[in-house]
Amino acid sequence: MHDDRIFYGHYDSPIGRLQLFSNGEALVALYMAEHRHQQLFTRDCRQADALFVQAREQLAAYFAGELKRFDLPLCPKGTAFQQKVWAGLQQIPFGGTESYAALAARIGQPTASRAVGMANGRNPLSVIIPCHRVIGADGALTGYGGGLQRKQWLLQHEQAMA
Amino acid sequence: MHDDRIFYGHYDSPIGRLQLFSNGEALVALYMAEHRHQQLFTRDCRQADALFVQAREQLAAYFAGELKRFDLPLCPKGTAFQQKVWAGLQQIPFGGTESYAALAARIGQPTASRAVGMANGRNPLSVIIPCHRVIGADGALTGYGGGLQRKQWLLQHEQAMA
DNA sequence: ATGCCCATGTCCGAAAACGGCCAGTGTCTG
DNA sequence: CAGACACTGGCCGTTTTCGGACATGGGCAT
Repeated sequence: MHDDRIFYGHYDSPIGRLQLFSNGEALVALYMAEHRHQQLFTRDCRQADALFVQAREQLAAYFAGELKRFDLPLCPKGTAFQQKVWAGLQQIPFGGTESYAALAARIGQPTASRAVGMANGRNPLSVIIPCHRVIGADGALTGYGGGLQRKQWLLQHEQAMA
Repeated sequence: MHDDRIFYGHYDSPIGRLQLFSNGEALVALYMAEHRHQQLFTRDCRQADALFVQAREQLAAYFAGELKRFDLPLCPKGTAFQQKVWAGLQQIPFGGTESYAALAARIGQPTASRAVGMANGRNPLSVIIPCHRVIGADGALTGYGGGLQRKQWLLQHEQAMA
């Protein structure tokens, strides 16, 4: 993988501009404005990327409520545990939610709910990997890298379109 | 730089087998048997590399006492300080020696003699970058990644052939 | 002579702190 | 007697911090 070649693009969504990063083969990150824990990329080489066209189409469909499941080549970088968590995230359906504890149990580490929260926060592919669908056991939103309002917006949007 | 593509070759010298690593454009490492602080490479793709032919020729000439200065594309990976040290090393002539303190002074950090020792130990390109030519101020050999005997052998060899 | 202290950059291991948690208590209200 | 609420303690992976250890050598006090 050539980590030095990072392509940059963006998409203006209802919740603000989304920044897209690709390594030429797959999306490696999608960040909102003022996103916490952003991984830094030297996005020297901005460039049209066929992948971005595809990503923008699907994002548009998602925000229109027409697309319920993304189908894009993804390549999020993280530890083994984080990969497990992020994989688990992608199985939560559009419009649904799950608690941190439930997700932890589902990936085989029932007592790691807190660590799941951590890994959730490091999800580099917001929206596409739906970390916003994980909430507290009591229903509280508890946190979101892009800001709680956006988390709420996304959940409400999905509920409305489900 | 594609850090995942590492080519591997070797050369059997009087002081044992030398392992060569190349990224396709330049040598990135040369390690002896049981070398300390070896950087680990996934040398999955062993492969003939034109560069290795060149390297073997020069190594043969060196061990024959005919070649006093290597001329190969090198690409050692390290911190800024280490790069400075390694660059300094390459200016010590065949057959010569220098103390850690003298080298430290020469690269503009007179009080960093100890750090120079550290950086010396991390030199990934033994023999070619002549870290073996650095000895204690009192003439003691003090240390060598490939073992003190080999350091002594190299120095003696160079003295004899100078 | 001998011994101790210190400066210097890097790495490594250990330990501690830090989170997008949660269930179990105890307390305080209507 | 519920329910709402605050506090507590344990859980777990990751990040940060910190203390040594080194391929040294000059200076200073014994």
